[in-house]
Amino acid sequence: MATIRELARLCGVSPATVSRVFNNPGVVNAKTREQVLRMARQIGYLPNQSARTLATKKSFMVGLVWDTDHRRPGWRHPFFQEILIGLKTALSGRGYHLLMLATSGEKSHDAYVRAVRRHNLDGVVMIDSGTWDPSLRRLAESGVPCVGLDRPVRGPRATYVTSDNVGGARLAVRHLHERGRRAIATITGPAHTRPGAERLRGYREELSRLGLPQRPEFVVEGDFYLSGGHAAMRRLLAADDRPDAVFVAGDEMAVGALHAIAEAGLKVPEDIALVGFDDIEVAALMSPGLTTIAQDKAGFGTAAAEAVVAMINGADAPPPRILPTRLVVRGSSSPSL
Amino acid sequence: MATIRELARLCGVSPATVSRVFNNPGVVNAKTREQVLRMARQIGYLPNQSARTLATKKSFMVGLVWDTDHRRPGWRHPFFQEILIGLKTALSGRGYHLLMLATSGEKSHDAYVRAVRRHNLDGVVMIDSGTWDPSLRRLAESGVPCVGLDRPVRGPRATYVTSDNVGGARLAVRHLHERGRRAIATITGPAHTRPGAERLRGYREELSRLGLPQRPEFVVEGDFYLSGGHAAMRRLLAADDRPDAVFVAGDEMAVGALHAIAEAGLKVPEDIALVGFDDIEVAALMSPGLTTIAQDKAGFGTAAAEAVVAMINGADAPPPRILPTRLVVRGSSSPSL
DNA sequence: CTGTTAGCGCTTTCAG
DNA sequence: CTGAAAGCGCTAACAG
Repeated sequence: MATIRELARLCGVSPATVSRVFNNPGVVNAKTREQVLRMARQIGYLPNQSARTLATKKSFMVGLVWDTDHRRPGWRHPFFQEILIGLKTALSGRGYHLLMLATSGEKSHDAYVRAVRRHNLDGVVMIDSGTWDPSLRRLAESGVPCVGLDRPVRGPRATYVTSDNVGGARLAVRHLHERGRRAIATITGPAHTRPGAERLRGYREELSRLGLPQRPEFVVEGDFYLSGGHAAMRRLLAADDRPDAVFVAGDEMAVGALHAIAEAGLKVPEDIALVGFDDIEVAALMSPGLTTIAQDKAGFGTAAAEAVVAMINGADAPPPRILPTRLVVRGSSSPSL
Repeated sequence: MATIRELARLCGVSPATVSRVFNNPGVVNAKTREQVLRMARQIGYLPNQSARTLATKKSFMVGLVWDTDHRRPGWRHPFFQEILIGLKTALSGRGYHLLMLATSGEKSHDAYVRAVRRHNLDGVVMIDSGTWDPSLRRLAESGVPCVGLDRPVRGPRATYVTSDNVGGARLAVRHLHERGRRAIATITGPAHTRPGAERLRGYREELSRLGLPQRPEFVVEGDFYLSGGHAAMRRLLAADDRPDAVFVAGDEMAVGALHAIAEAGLKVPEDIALVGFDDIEVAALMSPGLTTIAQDKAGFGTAAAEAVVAMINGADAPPPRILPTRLVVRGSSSPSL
């Protein structure tokens, strides 16, 4: 393991100069610079990041808070994988690594805050695991640049990224309306979750705009999971007045709904048209394929990386980033597909 | 940011003693130990990991090599998410963090090896992305403890974890045989991949054991993806002599196969029974549900963590770990489900 | 443009 | 059981 001192000696310069070659190349004589670089390559010199971090307080690492406690649902959402990869890619393009924070049992007292401090993390990205851990608020307040994914985090150095849930829901309802449906119900996410609430709002807004009535019996709450969607659809089917279309606020629930409809001996989309939300992989694999509102998953990662790096570089917290959603039409709303 | 010096001063002891309290508590007087710990908590002292790493060469970080280049398929496999979480959890239980390595553009020259050295990573886990990057071999040879997931890595400080692909395939074939099927075909993974080759071998072995003939026209190669499974099944259906069961070496391909069968106007499992491999989430969401060979996804992570930590602690490379698979029966092989 | 000099915060002999 | 002292490898003023 060659050190900077060794490399300096070999080149007949001081360690400081070598350091400059790597951190502020412009300021050092071109000839020496080349020589140092050449020699560095030759002896396989690599600056030691721990030493650098110790001296500069910059680690070039961003922490990822992702509570994957198996007792909570949510951690399996296929969604996260793409976000994660997008994030990793975008961060690495900017010279940062991603450190997956683990609370190693000591869930107790602000494990995340501590990890951030111990490791000199430059920033943090938090994936919403659907729970509200008070220590996360403290993390955001601790001053590290923080970006929430689908989780509203605010502060002088904190912001968040989310999808246009309202707009997406409106897109879904409008699409069903254009397909001639008029009795449009919805299966919502849990009312206390942000996406759940926002998608319901979008549904209502678009209904109003279209001049369709708001029918309370057409709004059933689900849980974002398969079984919840299944149960909710059964309730909708049991009512006297059956909807001819349902906007389901999450694809997994939509799959559950699809099954419930089939069990009732009805057909999709002939009897009931369905539009989901998320565009998870399964959506394309079902038959009929699931029409859905696609979220820009990779965009989440990119936007988060941009925001956190900007704040690391001293910028104020950028405003929340609302990513556009888009309608993907498949068989569940279109007999021809 | 309290430092060790400050804490020492406050306690009226030397920094060395404080250091001992955290690294070798047994050796320090109980009273002082308690006092130091109390004061540490009070002023919020946390040992700085960079300084520690600089002094000890141990970072308590394990690197994750996961080539998610979008030009390659495979990175999306839902499989990985569970492995990743299992790995993270198991590592953190042992006091290690997971650093997601990114080759930040410089795919070029051994980016991984360099990252490992720069960051003093204690070990590395590599997820097979289906390609054979020569730099990974060099990584394994560079001496860091290495564990491959589904990728045979060998060396004095390298080992790997994989599923019992042969046994799983045999399980699948036996199950179909027990269900009364005799014309059992298979859709394989690419022959050059290890799981692809092994599952085919298992299929053949079990056929022999059962006294069923090996019929070349019943072996069609797929690509582990939806479209490959679809195409392969169409080829099987186009033949004069149709199989009454198919062992599909991957769930995604099985979904494609399911669609191809439906398009041909045939029914699963009545006309053709299907068994997949992996037990990805979709398997349970299809209708009929997909009978499949489940891999122990979380077990991958745990086994990898165990192996890498053992080697970090000086153990020799443990032998490859072959995880058992298990049959999950659903509707695609069982009319009653 | 370059070298000298102090650290960054912690660990680790080596004495005592 | 404890303290003093010497680094780990790098950066950052400050002179020159």
